[in-house]
Amino acid sequence: MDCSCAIESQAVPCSISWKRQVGPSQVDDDSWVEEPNVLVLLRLEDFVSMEVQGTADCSEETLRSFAARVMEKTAGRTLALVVVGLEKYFRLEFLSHKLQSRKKLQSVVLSGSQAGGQGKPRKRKGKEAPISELSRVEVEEALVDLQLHAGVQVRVLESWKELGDLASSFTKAVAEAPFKREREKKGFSFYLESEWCRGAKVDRSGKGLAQVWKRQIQQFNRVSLEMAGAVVSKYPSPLLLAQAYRKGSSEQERQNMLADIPVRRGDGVTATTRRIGSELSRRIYLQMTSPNPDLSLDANG
Amino acid sequence: MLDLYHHRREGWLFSPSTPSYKNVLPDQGAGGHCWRREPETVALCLVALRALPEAACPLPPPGQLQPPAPRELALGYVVERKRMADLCSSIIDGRFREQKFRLHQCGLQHPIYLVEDSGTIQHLSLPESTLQQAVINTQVVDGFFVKRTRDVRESAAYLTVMTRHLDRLFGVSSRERSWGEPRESGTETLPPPISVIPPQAQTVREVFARQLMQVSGVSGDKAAAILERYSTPASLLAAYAACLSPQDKEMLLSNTKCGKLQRNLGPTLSKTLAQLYCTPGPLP
DNA sequence: ATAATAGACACACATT
DNA sequence: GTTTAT
DNA sequence: GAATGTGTGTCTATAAT
Repeated sequence: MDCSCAIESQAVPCSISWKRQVGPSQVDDDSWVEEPNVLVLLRLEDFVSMEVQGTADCSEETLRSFAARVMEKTAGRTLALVVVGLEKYFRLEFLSHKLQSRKKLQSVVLSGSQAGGQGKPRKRKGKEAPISELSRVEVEEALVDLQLHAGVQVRVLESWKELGDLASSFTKAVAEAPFKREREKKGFSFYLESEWCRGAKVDRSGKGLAQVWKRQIQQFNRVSLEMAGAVVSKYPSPLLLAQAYRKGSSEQERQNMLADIPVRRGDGVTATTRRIGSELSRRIYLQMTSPNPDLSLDANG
Repeated sequence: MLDLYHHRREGWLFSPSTPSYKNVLPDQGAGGHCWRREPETVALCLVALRALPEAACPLPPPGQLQPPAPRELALGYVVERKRMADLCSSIIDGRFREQKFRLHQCGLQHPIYLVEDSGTIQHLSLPESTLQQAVINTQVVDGFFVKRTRDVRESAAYLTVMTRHLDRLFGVSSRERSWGEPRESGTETLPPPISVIPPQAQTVREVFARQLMQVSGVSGDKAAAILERYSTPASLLAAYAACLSPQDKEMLLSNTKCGKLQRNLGPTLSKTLAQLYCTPGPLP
């Protein structure tokens, strides 16, 4: 595959970004363009530290200021943060409370899973409730704060393998994104619209075209099965309908040509007439005869 | 079926006439925010709403059939809660893409995908890596804010925290402020009022494309390619009429360049379409 | 007299 | 004009 | 596109020197 990976010094430490060779043709031309995504690994110790700073209102770096700093360097690219080992941290901190040997365990987890971890004593205001519960809530607060103020998403992982998988998935997503976006821009939206039946199969001689013709009528808004059937029954092919329009003398006549076609209704009594109606008749007429592709069928006038 | 999309199509999205649904979180009282549950999204879909002040809410002109002005303001935050099992089924039957499309189409500025049961990713009818990729795509490709949650309780906690923060951000103090003006202490802006979005009108081009795609083998690219040359049924019929021989009709579209870079539509579909539009009598 | 064929390759469509 | 082999 | 697998049809090159 024509892609490569390089470890180089980044503007933001521990970050992954992507470049794509764009440009039509020039070979030597290093006209690489940065993809609008950045994945930043945040060391657990730093994350915890920032989260603490956010809780107590110190003037040191907070999660929000960190995000702001990163986004400043990445110039408006979408930022995603990753933190590894938070759950294990919670567990050990909870355990350390029960065993009264907190600092030692912390140092174990930090040096075991991160490079150069250092213990970080936490000061807490007030309560003595389970500290791990409170921490989870505080983290939740910090994440929501980050979401609302910076639009930054934080992915919490528990292993380095997960980080590898994430990098892989992320890379794939970033690579495919432009392709998919272009398809959304160009393609027709009704591809994925609620109830979309795909084309009716038609054999080599033309069987099935009647069904196609009926379903073509159904492509108009607010057309029921029975209405389409009624129209197709009266004009069993597009050409017959077009010829009928050509024979009509006045605009009014052509417009209302289908209006009085009877349509079978539900068994009960219906207030509305059991006809196609002039509105749908007009829409079908415009569709078949108008030279203007951008003409709005629903506009009244 | 009433859902976000259809509400929008009918032009009643976020209008006060939209029936009220059970709030998942209790109302915060006058001026507070609430998450309104939109109907019919099997997976929960919540919209952050705030009551509009009376002054900013002019009464609708009397005797009008038009939808009245909204009495509530959508804050632009919408949460689609999705359990892993639901996500799994949605992906399989194709609903997933549709839902994402509607969420992006509904016009709110901050769509949030709340993925629940992040731990129960296994033993479902889809591989774990597949689901992971799907969620990442939702985040990267669709640009939605993805929040992962272990269970309902975490989801509720998240929504609670979110509500509190929204209250602080868009509280009563900023009520008299004009829309879009930055707040004092941050870059936050109040969302513009989302009132009535009129249903998008069908055009001849759009209907024509849909009609072409009723025949098996004609896809979006193919239809677009045909539309490129004959953008209206009338022009296509005219082209067929201008053909001297039936053979010319059959081949009229055969060399139409499709999709990527200019692949022929081919004689097969060309013949089928010619039959469709040139058969003088009733169709088989 | 005239031309074909296999195979790669896409794409539309169907499944675990 | 319809049939044949590559 | 979730990922992968199935069948239609186009497309491209094809021998031997």
